[in-house]
This record gives sequence, structure tokens and C-alpha cells, in this order.
Amino acid sequence: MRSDQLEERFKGKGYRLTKQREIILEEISKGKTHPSADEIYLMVKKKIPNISFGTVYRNLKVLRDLGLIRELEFSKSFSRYDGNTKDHYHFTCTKCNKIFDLDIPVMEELNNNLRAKTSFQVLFHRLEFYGICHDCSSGLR
Amino acid sequence: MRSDQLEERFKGKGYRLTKQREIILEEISKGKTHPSADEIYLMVKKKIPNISFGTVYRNLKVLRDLGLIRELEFSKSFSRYDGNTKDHYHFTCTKCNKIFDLDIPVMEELNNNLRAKTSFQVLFHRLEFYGICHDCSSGLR
DNA sequence: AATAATAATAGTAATAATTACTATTAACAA
DNA sequence: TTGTTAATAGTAATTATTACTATTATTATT
Repeated sequence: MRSDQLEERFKGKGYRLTKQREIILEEISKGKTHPSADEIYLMVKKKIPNISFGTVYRNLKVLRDLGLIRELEFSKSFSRYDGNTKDHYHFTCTKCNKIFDLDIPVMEELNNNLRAKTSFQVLFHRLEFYGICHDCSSGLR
Repeated sequence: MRSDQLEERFKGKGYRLTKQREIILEEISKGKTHPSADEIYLMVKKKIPNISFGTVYRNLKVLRDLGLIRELEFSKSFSRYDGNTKDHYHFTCTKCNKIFDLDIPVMEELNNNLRAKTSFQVLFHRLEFYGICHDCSSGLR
């Protein structure tokens, strides 16, 4: 993306284009890795030695908001527990944060398809749907 | 599950069946909700007022290990960032924790299928594959 | 049933990722 | 160039989870 286009993108949403933001975006975009906030902080620190963690986190949110990067919420934290131990998918309502079990078959073929295309040992997959649940979209909640 | 079967299940893996474990399992299994560790702590606290957070967390891991409950790692924390903003899937190596972009088409039909079966407003889905990457399974890493 | 060995517990402190706060600095519209 | 205000650096606070430790409870063995 050209620098003036980038600037427009920022101003369009009322953000300012700062050196910090430019370099954070640059560092994330240049590789094929999927760095953590911590790793991004370290990479950027080489170019802006006194940058702070707060600035990195704040700007990751800004860049995500602008659609310039994607945030993948993997995780170790914030688990939910399910008494249903048979393999199944979930739907999460982004409004009320309720999680619903889905009664659709688990697609083992997705793993097979990926095995056929790659050299990965595919063990399992996680499929999570997101949207608005019935109660929330009908104004009941 | 009968109580004696449950006990066998625990002993089989060298765990003891304690009141705390029984009640934690009971509370998770009785509803269709997907409680957080915090919520479980509060539910169990009604029956064992002086239970501690540590006990809940420790036993959630034990119950998961026994296959009696499932842990869904949703999350707010531990994000990874991706410079590739076009919709795509990932493969995560559970050995080296590397994340790979997958070059397989995004299946919009999964959302349509779910829309057809439920009254949810399905907005998007996340599909993550897990397993062992080529380098790790060939002993290179 | 009594005992010995040790796993599990309660209570508390520590950790790790992220977010909030605040005085200072920098971007940019006029 | 200047005034307005968003963004920054630095630090403290927050939140979910884990670690630590003295005490208690469970189970195997007598």
C-alpha cells in the first residue's frame, strides 16, 4: 500500500499516522510468521528503542480496526467448560456471549482434505461459528 | 455415569475421587451452559463454601484429562497477529506452536448450512486445524 | 479398624498478558 | 506558526491462571 493511501486510511477513521504505527504495521506485514504482541514489541523496539508495551497493544487494536492486520485469538486463557464431551461445534453470540452447542455432524473429511494437500499430521480441528443469537436479534435481550 | 464407574475412572489414572471433584463435575454436567472457571467456582462454592480457586482450576484439568469435561479455549488473551488480512484458515503445530497459513478456500457454505438449520444470524466462522507440522514429525525439530 | 504414605486441599502469593492512567510530546487543521 | 487534541512513554493496575506450602483427607496395607 502506498504511503499516501495509508495516511488516508488512518484519517478516514480519525486516526493519526504515527511513526510507531507505521513501523508496527511494517514488522507484522513483512514476514509469514504470526507474531505475538510480545514478539512485535521486541521487533519494533529495535527501530524505536523506547517504545512501550502500551503503545504496541493500543496500536494493534487500531490496525485491526482499520483492517490492516488480523488478530487471531488463540489462547491459553479464558476457558469455558463443557459437560458434553462428544466432539461438536459451537455458535457464540457476539452480543450476549452465550455459547450454544450445535447439532451438526463433525466433518472428519475436513481433516482428510487437508492431509491430502499438505504434509501436516492433522489431528483435529476446531470450528467455531459467530453471530447473533435468536434472542438478541429479535430484541428480546 | 454410576458412582463406582466414576471411581474406577479416577483410580485408573491414579487420581482420587474427592467430594470437590464430584461436585465440580456435577455442576458442569447438569446444565447446557458453558461456564467459565469463575462461574464454576461460584456454583461449587454454594455446596462447599470454603473451596478455593486453586482447587477448581486443578480439578478442571483433572476432569479434562479424564475426558469427563471439555475445555474450550475461547479467549481474550494471548493473541497472535497476522499481516494477511484476507480470510483464511490456519494450521497450528502442537509441538513447536508454529502457525501456518492454509491455502485452502474459505467455505462460505458452512455459514449458509448453519443458517438453514438454525435461527442464528451467522456472521462468520473460525476454523483452526491442529496437529504436527512436517519438520516436527520428521524429527528435524 | 488402625496406621502409614501420599495425594488433595485451602489459602495465599506469584505470574503473565493485557489494559488503564497520566504527564509530556507530536500530528495536523486552521 | 500555532492551538487543539490525539498519541506516546512509563508505570501501575487488572484479570485469568498457576505455584507454593502447611494441613487434611483418601487409600493401601497391616
